[in-house]
Amino acid sequence: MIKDYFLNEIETAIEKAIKDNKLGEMKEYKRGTLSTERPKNADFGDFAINVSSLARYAKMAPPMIANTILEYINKDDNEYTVVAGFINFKTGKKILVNSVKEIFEKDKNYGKPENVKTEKILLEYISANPTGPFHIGHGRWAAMGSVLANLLKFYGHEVYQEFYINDAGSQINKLGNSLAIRIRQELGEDVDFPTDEIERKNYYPGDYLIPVAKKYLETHKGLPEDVKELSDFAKKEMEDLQKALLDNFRVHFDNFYSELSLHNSGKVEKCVQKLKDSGKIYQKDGADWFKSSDYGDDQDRVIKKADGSNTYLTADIAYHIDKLERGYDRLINIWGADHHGYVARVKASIEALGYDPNKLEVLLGQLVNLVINGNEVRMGKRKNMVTLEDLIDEVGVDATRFWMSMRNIDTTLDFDIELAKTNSDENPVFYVQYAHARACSILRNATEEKFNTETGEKTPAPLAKAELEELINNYTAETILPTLETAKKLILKLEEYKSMIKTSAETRQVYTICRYVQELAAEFHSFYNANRVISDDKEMMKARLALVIAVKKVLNNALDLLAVTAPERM
RNA sequence: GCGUGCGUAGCUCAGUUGGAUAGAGCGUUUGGCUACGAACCAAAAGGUCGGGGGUUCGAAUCCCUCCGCGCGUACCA
Repeated sequence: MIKDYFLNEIETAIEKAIKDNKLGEMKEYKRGTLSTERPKNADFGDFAINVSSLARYAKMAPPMIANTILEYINKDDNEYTVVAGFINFKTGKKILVNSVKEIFEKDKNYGKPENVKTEKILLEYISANPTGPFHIGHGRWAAMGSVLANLLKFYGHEVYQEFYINDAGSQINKLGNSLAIRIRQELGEDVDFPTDEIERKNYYPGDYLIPVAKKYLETHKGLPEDVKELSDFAKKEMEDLQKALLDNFRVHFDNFYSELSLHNSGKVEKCVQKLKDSGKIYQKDGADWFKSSDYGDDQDRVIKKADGSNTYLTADIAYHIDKLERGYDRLINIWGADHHGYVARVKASIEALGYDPNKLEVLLGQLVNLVINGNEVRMGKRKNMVTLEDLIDEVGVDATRFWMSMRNIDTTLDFDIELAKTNSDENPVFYVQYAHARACSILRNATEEKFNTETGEKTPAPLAKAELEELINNYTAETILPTLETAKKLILKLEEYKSMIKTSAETRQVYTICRYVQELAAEFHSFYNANRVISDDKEMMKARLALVIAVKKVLNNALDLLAVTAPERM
């Protein structure tokens, strides 16, 4: 990476200067003290390092320090200038030319970080109840989770994606009872869900169980004796529905882990026993409490209710222990911000059971607001519910994935349906895809002969297909020299892909990919408008075609991570 | 109340471990197609970085305090 190269040059120079006693009272330099930044004003250079912070050690004025350091640098064909305490760097031809070459050489692997520590990661996300269709909020975790998985894999980690099915507990009975009412309605009975608000909360009155009731009656005559049969039937239907939607949304899990199986395997009981053995359980008001406050939680938590049943937390503890026992270096969970209180208690349980709580990394995502006609529609529980499926039908998979991934996980996402639907410059997805389609179009035109419909004349293709193949397969660094000056900003943006991938993966912030891809598209559109690619000057044409190809490759790689399509035409 | 996240241009948001004149997109205004896709580009206007203190050479960024908004604060899942 250019910025790392630059930083290394500076740091090496500092070490040499110190050896020669040229940096005043400075006797040692610790690498990593300085860092590169992007100059606010591009006239200064491509990168800059501020050495002012060394002034207090060296007891020298910052400009003096900067100039001294410069004397120890092998500048090659790069340009270094000093302004106040800043050392500015302008990238020379050699580096620029080689960074394009790298794109051709590495191709699909361009941007994969080298010499980084990789881990075995279990990424858990969505983990919805199988009691209904996904709502719009699940879409955010689905998109972000799958992009993060792609990104972490590309980074070099081993990633296992898991969906925890909350298929135990009281909500499953509710589901069965709700289906019973729908079935009776299908059978012509005059029944309905309770209108009393509190009573109604024991049911799922959504329309989505109507087709399930119809389907049930295709193979059954009437209501079963045990409502559990209905619960199981509905649960299976909901799971199938969810899985089909995930598939369509390009989200692919390695495993769906059933909470019920956790109970049945005895792992939950075993966990509770272990907690008891460790003396971290006490009784109060007829319930068993876990002393989580000993591990940083703000209060203790019930682990077994007075009626003898487990809480949700109990199973979740067992689940996390199970994940750790499966041998992962790191557990990453994506949870909605409404679950943030859970982090402390789960970590507490992990620690109480003798595991390292730092292995668990919880990414808390703020929630999603739907914006329709400029008005926010609150995603309250079970009302105004817009399903993810409806949203995807409305705006498409590409736009939904992009919009759900494009914001920092810490900010509430406003999903503007109208905007996401437009095929215009207001829609970033379109802007980026258009750049890719445009690159493809140029490449097509470069090797196609033209036919003038009025004169009937044919003009030969500007470039033979074989020549284009040769350009791609035997790419030489010098190819882009003719257009180097006009393409510098574009090349630097292409080069930035590498550092973007690294920080995006390390900070788990996938929105940076969305931002990058918009920036790259902008640079490309700008380049396109300022430089004609297909022309009579063959060397110039090849140089610019090479850049078009490079842009196409990088856009492709980035869109692959987002699992958004890169269209050849639009 | 406590915990947590947010507050930056009219709107939606960036701002990479504290650094040069706080940046994009949309919207507004102006200009650019008889040339590779104008679904694009170029340019302008637009800011007390929620308010007030503090830390230091230097703060949107760190600390304190106040204000506003979201989320959580169950023997629900």
